[in-house]
Amino acid sequence: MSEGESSSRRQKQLAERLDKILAAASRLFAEKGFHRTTTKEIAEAADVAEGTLYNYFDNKNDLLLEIINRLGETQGTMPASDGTILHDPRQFFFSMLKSRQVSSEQNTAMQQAIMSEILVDKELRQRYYTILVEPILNMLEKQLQMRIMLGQIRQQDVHLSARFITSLWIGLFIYQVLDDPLVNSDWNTFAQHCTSILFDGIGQQ
Amino acid sequence: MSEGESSSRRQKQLAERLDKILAAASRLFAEKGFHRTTTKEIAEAADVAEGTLYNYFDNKNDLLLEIINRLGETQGTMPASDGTILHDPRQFFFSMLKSRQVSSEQNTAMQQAIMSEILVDKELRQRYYTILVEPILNMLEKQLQMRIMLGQIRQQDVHLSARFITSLWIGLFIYQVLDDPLVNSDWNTFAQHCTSILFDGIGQQ
Amino acid sequence: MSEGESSSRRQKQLAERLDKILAAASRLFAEKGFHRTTTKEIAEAADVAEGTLYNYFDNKNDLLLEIINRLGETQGTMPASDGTILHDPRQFFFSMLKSRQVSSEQNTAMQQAIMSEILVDKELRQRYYTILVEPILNMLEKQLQMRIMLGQIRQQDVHLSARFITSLWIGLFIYQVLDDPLVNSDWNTFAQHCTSILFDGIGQQ
Amino acid sequence: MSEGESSSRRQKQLAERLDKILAAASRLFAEKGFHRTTTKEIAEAADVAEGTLYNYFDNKNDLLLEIINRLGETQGTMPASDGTILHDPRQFFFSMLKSRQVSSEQNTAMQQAIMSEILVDKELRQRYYTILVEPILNMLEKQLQMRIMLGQIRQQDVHLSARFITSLWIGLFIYQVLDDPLVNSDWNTFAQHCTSILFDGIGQQ
DNA sequence: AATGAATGAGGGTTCATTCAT
DNA sequence: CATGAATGAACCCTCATTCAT
Repeated sequence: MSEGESSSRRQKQLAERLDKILAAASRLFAEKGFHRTTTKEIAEAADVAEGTLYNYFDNKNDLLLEIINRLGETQGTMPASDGTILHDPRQFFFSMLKSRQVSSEQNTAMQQAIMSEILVDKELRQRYYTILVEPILNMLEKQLQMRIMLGQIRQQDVHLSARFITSLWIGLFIYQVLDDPLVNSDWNTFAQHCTSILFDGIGQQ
Repeated sequence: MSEGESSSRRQKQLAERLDKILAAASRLFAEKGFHRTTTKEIAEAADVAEGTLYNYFDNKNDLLLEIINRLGETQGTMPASDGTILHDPRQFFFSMLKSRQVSSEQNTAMQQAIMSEILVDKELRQRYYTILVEPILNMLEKQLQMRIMLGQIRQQDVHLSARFITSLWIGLFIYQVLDDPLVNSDWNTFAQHCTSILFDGIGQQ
Repeated sequence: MSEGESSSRRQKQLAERLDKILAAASRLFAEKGFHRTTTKEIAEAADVAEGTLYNYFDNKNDLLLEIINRLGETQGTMPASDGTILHDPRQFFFSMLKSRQVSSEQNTAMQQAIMSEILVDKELRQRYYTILVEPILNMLEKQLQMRIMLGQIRQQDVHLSARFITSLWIGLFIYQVLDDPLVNSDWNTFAQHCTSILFDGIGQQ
Repeated sequence: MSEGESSSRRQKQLAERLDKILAAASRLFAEKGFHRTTTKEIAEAADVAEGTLYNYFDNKNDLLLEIINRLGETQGTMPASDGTILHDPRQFFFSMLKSRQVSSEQNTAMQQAIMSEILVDKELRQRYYTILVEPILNMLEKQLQMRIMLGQIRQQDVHLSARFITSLWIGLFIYQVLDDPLVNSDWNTFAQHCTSILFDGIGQQ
């Protein structure tokens, strides 16, 4: 029994250490990018020896992959976890937009680091698409389909619209990273404006 | 006179070589990313000696900066060079979107490489914003202002709208890089759909 | 306890390796000069990998600095460690001179390498002066002061005389390096002659 | 005839250019050392193209050799050119010492650069000894011999004494380079003191 | 499992030298 | 003879990975 106990405690310690390493790596990758971050820095930040990293990951690349996987787990369910289904469609998209603001530094950091690599690593790109993009698109398409059926929004190709909306999210994310004064000063107003265009368009009427 | 000739020929040769280096670097940066691309590879691709690179650039970083600068020059004027002013507003934005398609491989490659670095290098970010983002925003804001005065689109905050529209562009660019089947299969239809949402919104009516 | 043992053994191994690197570097620097000696050569001579050097020193320059520091430690105390105070003043200066002969190859090599760089690197020069020259001057001035008080030598400005004497040492060191036949053939006779001039001068009487 | 004229003018131009290159190189070698000085810098300082250097010298090393040769020409005759033979022996050695002060910056610079290399390049060392050291030793030995015969100084081995005296000169040169406050502040007093020791020794009486 | 010193391939960069103009 | 861009070997240094402890 004592063995079982110590074993499970051991398990927990290992898991904690793994988390610590991933957290350290995420932060550093976001701050300085994947390539400019050294394994030595990660080890120091995670308070382990450099060699220890290789007990948890085969190599530096795998570290990034695991970060992506974890991001996929949390991200995939996030939107639904907004609690009550927001019935009002404008309210729904507005709050989606709001939640996309540089909220958890950690997440933004990760996204930043990952997107940087994705643009430049084909394999990572495919993985990212499968793990992160597709789930979100699916979720969004279902939402749109539902809203159409409810008569809240007009008839349209939900696949295309989902791309439109997520493109917007991506672009706004970049604007945040670019530290655009307008976008970053008053996100509330900005989100409002975007929702307005999204629903009513920029055209007359 | 012959001297003048040979001198200008020399000038031309140098300029051509510079272009060749930049082209090679752009392509490689996009293919494999800035960090994974070695100066040796660039030199080989440009068919010069490694040391020759350093007659044209102080270091590898400056190579990237020059790529950004060049992109700024061409990009800044591109939209206006569409020839005749497209009077019909929908037509205008539709053609803007069409022109954003992965047209010249060269440009996409550059964009990809640059954006990857931007996400991870603050100094580059600021440079990019000044050289590339602001000019486009300005151009777009003027367009919008004009269209509002012409009564082609409704009254609105052109600064915010310009961010909205360019965000869309950025996001779609990422989708292209991600090789999303829907976005990449029929860009024409997709651009049409986006223009439609942009003008009329997704809402009822 | 076994841990303590292995740890201290480890410490010793590291220290030995450090010494080995410094010895190799000193020898090579003296043979070929600081700049003509490559890190690769140092590594090979010390029988370690090139990268290993950088576990012990930040860069090639620091290697030289450490050599200076070490020389400072040994050199500063050397004269006093001659054991018994040589009471006879001529005997004292004669033996100082004798000990300056290209005794330990190691030390000469170091001196040679360092002096070469000092002539050409201002920062190093200052460091050298503080670490090596000043202590020796101080020691010598005290000696002179003492001898004056004992009436062994005549009243004089010990600061100036210390410079005179050490200048002689430096110059003779250069002569040794230059491989002057007279100086190198019979150091004993030469030291005798020098001591004689130092005490009695070249003038009449 | 016109050809002859233009040819001699050409000769003069070439000689001037050669001088200019040597002057530039000397200055730079002294400032930064031989190795830290690039051929590009020399060319720029001499206001010629880099390739031009190689019309005058086979390689960078030869440049240094020529500098040594020139120094040998001027240095060998310098002491004698002090004008009238100073009859008073103390006066003679005092003025020799005075003339050794960091007088012509140019010369000191050259000496510094050369000595740095000498310590570390065997071939250069031998050349330096033959071209610069031996002539001075010869001159000095003759002087000493003469002074002995005149009864101005006591009987002694002039070869050894010449080494003693020049060693002093070398050491003092190093002290000047080291920027020793005492040596550099009041060279006159210092030279006086040295002459005094040289003639009368530090011993009693 | 944890450590961290050792490794060495490979990186960006420099620079003496060459050679077509 | 002057030029200066081109060259590429060789430099110093980095860092992901290994492995003896």
